Amino acid sequence: MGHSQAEKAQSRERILKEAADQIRDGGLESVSVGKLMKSVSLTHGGFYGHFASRADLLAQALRRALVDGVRRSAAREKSVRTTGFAGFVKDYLSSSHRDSRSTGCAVSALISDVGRADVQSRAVMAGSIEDYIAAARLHLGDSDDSRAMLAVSAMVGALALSRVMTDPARSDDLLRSVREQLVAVNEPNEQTRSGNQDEI
Amino acid sequence: MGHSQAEKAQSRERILKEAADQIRDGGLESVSVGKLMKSVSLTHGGFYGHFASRADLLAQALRRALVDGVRRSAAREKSVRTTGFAGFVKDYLSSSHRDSRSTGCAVSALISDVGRADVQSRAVMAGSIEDYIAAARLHLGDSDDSRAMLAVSAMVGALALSRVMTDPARSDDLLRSVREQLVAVNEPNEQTRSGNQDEI
DNA sequence: TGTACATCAGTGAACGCGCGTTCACTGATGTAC
DNA sequence: TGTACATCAGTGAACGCGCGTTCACTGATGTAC
Repeated sequence: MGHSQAEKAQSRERILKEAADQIRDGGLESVSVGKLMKSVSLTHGGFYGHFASRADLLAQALRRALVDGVRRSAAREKSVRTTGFAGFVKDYLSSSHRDSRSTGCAVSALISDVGRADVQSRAVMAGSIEDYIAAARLHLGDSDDSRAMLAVSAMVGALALSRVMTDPARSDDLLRSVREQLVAVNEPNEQTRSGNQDEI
Repeated sequence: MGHSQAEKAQSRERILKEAADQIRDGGLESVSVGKLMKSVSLTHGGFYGHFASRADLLAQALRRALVDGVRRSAAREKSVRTTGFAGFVKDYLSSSHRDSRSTGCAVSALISDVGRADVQSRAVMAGSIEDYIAAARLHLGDSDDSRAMLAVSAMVGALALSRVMTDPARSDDLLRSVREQLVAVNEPNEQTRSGNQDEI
């Protein structure tokens, strides 16, 4: 319960981060001001010193949730052995990504919620979608978005579907199938690639 | 305000149908008992003569929403010129389907909501997902699910993504790109098909 | 450096509101005679 | 076929509850002298 200005900024940051995680885990509507503040060890009244309203918080937390997801994706990609398009796809369509919704990609975690949200929210997520499409296109080395759009659609769809499936083996099957096919279509022949697999 | 037994069955049906539509349009949490009953011209008290609780209604309405979606898909497919896999994909990834969420496929309308729901709800939707995969596999004439899984993932993903995009032209682009590529992959050469395009 | 005071981050009681659910009631339906 | 009665679909007031939001307050922080 600090009272300094620096501590206020930290409080705000903790609230926003926690809200972003909760949103990815339980959807936009799952966040309640009281519970959120309790989960960062503050009381509900203080909330309004940081945000104008619950709606204001939600808008900012959605932005944060999306940015975190893209950042995580970029970070994971760098630390993973297989880089390039294959690494991008394998990281996204992994069982560990499926099982960690609160820290994973917010697009697949919130896609249908945001699909029926106001224009502002949709525009924010649309920006992230374009980021993913652009990333896929770069990895593919394409001059247009067609293949990147298919890849991103399949990735987001497969991850979201894999979270619905109640049979873990079947869920794994889906992830593996989509992963292998996306990678195969892009790299039909290893001989065509010039030496270093890690280079684009 | 009928009081006969036949009318009770009709009331129940109207409540369930309306709930299924509302769910597809606004998500599971958007349904409130009071508003729902008002929208079928009844009062809230009567609700509990039809359903044990809001949760009970939601479970049944989710089932209904999914079944309606699959039925609609089958019906549309029959009335559409292009049949087979191409018709299946073109109908699903159409701008009219994107713009009619309350009557469209419940999988893409509710995918992320159900992904975080209880096991029962997830199992119900998982059944519909398997129906779609089986339908795609049949259309493709494949002996395993791999290509069908990619197709269904891309279809569900693209439709959901297209509903987030705020730029209508870009949203159309996405639908068209994914549609064309899915169809192209399955029918790389029209000559290989034996005469009647409508036959599988 | 030390003191006096203004600022302001965080507290917690209180509010109005909409929600799901209950229940005593009404009056049309359906049935027993 | 007609009457008397039980059933039960639907009504609407009332409930407890959790919610978002407000506000008077507390006490540590930061600043003016």
